[in-house]
Amino acid sequence: MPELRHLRYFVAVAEELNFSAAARREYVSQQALSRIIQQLEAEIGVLLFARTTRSVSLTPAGEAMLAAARRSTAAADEAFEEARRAQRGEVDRPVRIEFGSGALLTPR
Amino acid sequence: MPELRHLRYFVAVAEELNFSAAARREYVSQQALSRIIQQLEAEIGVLLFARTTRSVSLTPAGEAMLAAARRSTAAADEAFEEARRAQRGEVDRPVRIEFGSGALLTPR
DNA sequence: TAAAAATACTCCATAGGTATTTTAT
DNA sequence: ATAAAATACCTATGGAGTATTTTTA
Repeated sequence: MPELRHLRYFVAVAEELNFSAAARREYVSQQALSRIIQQLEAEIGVLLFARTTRSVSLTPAGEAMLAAARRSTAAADEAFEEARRAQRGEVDRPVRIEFGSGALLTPR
Repeated sequence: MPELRHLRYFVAVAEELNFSAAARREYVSQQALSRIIQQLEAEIGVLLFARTTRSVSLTPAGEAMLAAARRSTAAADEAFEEARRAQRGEVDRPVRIEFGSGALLTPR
C-alpha cells in the first residue's frame, strides 16, 4: 500500500524533475528515492515518470496524479496541525464576536 | 512519521468508537490497532481518544483531526484513481463533444 | 464475570544506507 | 568524461501476529 511518504517523494520528484535533487530535498539517498518511486509505480500499476539518465519528465498519468497527491499530503499536515491546535485549547468553532452589554454601541 | 495507514486506522476507530470493531473492519488484530493508535498519538503529541476498557470516545483534539484525516485518505485514493484513469487513455481535460462532419445535423 | 483495551514477546517486510554499474551527452 | 539513474546487497526499524494480562461495567 502506498503511504504518505511515497506521495511526498513523488511530489518532490515531480517538482524537481531530477531524482538527485529531490533526494537531497527529502533527505534520502538518490538510490532509495529511485527504488521507492519504482515500487510506487509497481504498486499502483502506473508509469509516473519518463526517465533517461539525462532527463526526467512526468508522464500524462504522473501529471494527472500530482494535484490529488498534493491535496493528500497537505490534508495530512492540516490534520496534525488541527489536532495540536485543539489540544492547545484553541477551539475550532467559528469565532464568536462578543459585544458585551451593549453599552458601547448604545448612543447617549 | 505518521502515514496514510495511521490515518485510515484513526478514522476507523473514530467511526466505530470500538477498537475491536475497527480492527475487524481494517483486517488487523485489536492489539496491533491499539498499538498503532498509541504510536500515532505519541508521534503527533496529541491524545485522540479517551478510553476505558468499556468505552471509547473522541477527545476534542480527535474531533478536530477527523475531517482533515478523511480528506487526506480520500485524496490519496483519488490520486491513484486519476493516475490509472489517465494511463488508460482517458484524458482529464474537459470532455470534447465532436459532431463529426455535420452530416447528421444538416437537414435534408 | 465477561467484554474490551493494553502489554509482552516474536517475526518479517520494507525503508534506507553504501557501493557499484549503466547510460546518455 | 561526467552527471544522473538504476541495481545489488546489507541492516534495522516498525508493523503485524499470538498469547496474556488488566480493567470496569
